[in-house]
Amino acid sequence: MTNHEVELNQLFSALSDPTRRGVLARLCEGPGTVSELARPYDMTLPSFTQHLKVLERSGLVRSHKEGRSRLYQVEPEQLKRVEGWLEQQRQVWEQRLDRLDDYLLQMKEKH
Amino acid sequence: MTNHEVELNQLFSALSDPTRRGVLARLCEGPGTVSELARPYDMTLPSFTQHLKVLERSGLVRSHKEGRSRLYQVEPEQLKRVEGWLEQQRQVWEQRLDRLDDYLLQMKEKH
DNA sequence: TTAATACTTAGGCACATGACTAACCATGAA
DNA sequence: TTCATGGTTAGTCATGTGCCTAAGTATTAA
Repeated sequence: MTNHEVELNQLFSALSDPTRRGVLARLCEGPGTVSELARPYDMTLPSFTQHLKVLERSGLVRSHKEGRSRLYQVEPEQLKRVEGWLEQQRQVWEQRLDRLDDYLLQMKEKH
Repeated sequence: MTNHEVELNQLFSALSDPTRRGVLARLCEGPGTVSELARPYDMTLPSFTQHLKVLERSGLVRSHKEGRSRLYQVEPEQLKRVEGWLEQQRQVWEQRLDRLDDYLLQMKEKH
């Protein structure tokens, strides 16, 4: 598997969980500490920090220690990567529809 | 969990596998049968059809029987759904940057 | 009607994931 | 220095995922 493929795997699978999507959405509003981010979720802290680790491993967020807290923030570059992949598929799809249109048009003109 | 959340889970997790992303990319070029789609992959047919089921469950593709073959094709609506979610996050993110700019500008003006 | 083709079903196995408890370390406040 | 706060580490457990083999069904071709 290429490096790029592995990254896409991690990005999509990081986004496949509602807790993680929620945290990411929250972080788009501004940085936050572990316990701030955890507050809305009915989950023990160790379970929650696992989600943060998955997000960080995917590159969607990064963190650093600040005193005894850890501050998280989004890394929007990686979101663009996902958008890029989708964009590409859409282009292929739309090109194909265009070719199909041309084809149907040609058929029409012949008769 | 809301219905919409479950759908996003399924969409993102369907896209988190390179075989499935490959099949989807292939299907953007036009419809194909199970064995056509399977050909590029070094995998038994039952394993491969599992991937097709995941894609279909997510709504990214649909299929129907045609003689003894089954034809698959993309369902671009669901791709848009994923793009929609990403778009939304980006907007929140960009709004926040704008507010931050304003704030920094005001600080500058005060001094 | 027999045989080949195109899938499908059933069942099993290894490893990943997402949750938990219990106990631990590190920093800041009293 | 003692205690509370904010996170971390380690270990367990149930369930999900992705692969396999073996055997089945359904349709078409000979």
